[in-house]
Amino acid sequence: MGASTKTAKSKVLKPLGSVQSFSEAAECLKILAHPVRLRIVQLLLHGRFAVGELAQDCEIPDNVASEHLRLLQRCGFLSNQREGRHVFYEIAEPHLKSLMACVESRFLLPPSKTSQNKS
Amino acid sequence: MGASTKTAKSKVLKPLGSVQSFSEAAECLKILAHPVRLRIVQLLLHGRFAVGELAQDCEIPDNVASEHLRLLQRCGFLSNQREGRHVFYEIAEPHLKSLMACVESRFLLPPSKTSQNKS
DNA sequence: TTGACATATCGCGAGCTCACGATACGTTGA
DNA sequence: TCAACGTATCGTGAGCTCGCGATATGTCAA
Repeated sequence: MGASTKTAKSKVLKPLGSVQSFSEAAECLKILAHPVRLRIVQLLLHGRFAVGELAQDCEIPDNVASEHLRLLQRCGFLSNQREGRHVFYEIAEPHLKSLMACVESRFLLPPSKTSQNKS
Repeated sequence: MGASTKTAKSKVLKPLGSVQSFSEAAECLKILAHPVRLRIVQLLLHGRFAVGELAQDCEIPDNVASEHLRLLQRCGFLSNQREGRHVFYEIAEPHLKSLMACVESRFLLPPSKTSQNKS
């Protein structure tokens, strides 16, 4: 298998993260990779919301929203605090803002003429 | 932050993307959300590689690598070109660079003292 | 205490993802 | 033509995700 071309050879860039880190990153990305959870994160980047409000916005039952919120909390993306009968969730992971901005610029916003086709 | 009051009521920020866009975004994120595919993307951000090279680096069989590459290609992240017996893959989606940078800064790199603890 | 409300948790089943082995395809050199 | 190589595709089954209904927990007001 010797050097079929320039790019070949046993070049194997060293990983910028350990195998375990890739698994962790993948698990957290997997948590984000759900339409309802993306919407929840987007909402929470603009303020704190109670479970019922998020459920209503996403048009899903409260218990389903609660499960999504639990997932997002488990990997450290969200935190919550009870206030009376309500439980308010908010962003706990600062990196979510830039991550969500990347996702929005690629998938959720109409292509802006300024930033595309800049070969 | 504001008290619990102003966040209540039917405030429903309008979505920055349609429901369909959230689903598309989630599907593409789901493709990324796999340790091997993250590694492949990271490698390809540094150059083009043939299937066998990627498989070797990731320590997986060629056919498994091929399937991961197909997934990444299907959502537009990669493109490929055949050269003789080899098929070289490369990044086809420019946004992957910034997206991957976000992921790396959060999950794959050691925490830098400059950007953390900004509570 | 009781009932109403808000949220959380559990068990379930349909549908999906993943890696594997087998096999097919495409290319090159003999 | 053939065989060897590199890559792609397919079928299979284990294990997972998802949303649902039922139920549990926690809080408040009467």
